[in-house]
Amino acid sequence: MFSKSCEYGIRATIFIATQCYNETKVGLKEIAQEIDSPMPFTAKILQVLVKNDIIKSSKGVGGGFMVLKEDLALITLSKIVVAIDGDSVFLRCGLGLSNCSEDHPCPIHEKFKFVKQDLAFMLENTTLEEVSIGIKKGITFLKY
Amino acid sequence: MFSKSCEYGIRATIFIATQCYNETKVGLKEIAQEIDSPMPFTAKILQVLVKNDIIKSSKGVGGGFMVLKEDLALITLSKIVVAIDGDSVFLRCGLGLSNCSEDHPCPIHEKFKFVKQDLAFMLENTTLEEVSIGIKKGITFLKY
DNA sequence: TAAATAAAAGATAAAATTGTCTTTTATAGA
DNA sequence: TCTATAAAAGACAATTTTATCTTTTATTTA
Repeated sequence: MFSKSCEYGIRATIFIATQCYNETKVGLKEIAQEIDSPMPFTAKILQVLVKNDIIKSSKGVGGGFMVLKEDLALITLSKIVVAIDGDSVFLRCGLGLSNCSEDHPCPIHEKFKFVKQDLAFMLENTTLEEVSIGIKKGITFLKY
Repeated sequence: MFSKSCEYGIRATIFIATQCYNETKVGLKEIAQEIDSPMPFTAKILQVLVKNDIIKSSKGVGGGFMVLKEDLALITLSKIVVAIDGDSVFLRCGLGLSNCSEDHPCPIHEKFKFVKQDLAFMLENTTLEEVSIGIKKGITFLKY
């Protein structure tokens, strides 16, 4: 459904979100450990998230990544997915037709539309705040 | 959502299905033209579909591919997807956790479950017979 | 100001997916 | 039986995705 980059990106962002009690920053090493992802690859993905203003970063001693507390309720999974994979999951034709549309539909256009809408709705209505609660409580997990 | 192979596979199978008025067979060349796919690559995918008993093939003069008329109402899109991409679309964890489950859920497990169920239900309940009607009527399309 | 730290950036590499080409096998028809 | 046809099979190539490694830049602190 999502690319591996996107899966790592979501997991990383959720982990970072769970860590922002105050203005603490989390290092790449810890992030990669906590979500069980390859460190250098994760670094690349985090760069994209920083550029898209989803997470903040700072270099040097005590540096690392963070999510602004005020953003926790504003950042949805949808934003992360779009930043990394683009909006193709929501828009792409199920059968890969480049110009599939209401006027020129593929055979599953009507039915697939609802699946994509479900997915889009779910991602647009799931915030970082919400998902990080489960992690903090130990009810949900980011690895294994 | 699906691999390119799978997209081609579904489109090819639907086209073949629209052609089985009698016991006529369709050649690779025509199939690739009608669904606008690379011919040799399409050949590979058709081989998989033949092995999975979704379509039939015969070599030599007048040979080609076909769907048994009696199978039209039996073959669902789900079968094609599973044959080519496996069942990962239905089962895979949305965040890529290898052992995500009800007991050990990822943060989006509960919500994503329903999206996957929607998709699975849609594919399991859409038959070749059904989708080929739209093509024959010129209401739906397999290319451009 | 110098040293240590950590992310950013860029180059490189491995793996998977997508796509092509050639040879082989099976079948129909002359 | 021989030839033409068309799919099957296998080898090969290009592209994309995933992953790694090295160098640079920014920041903190001693």
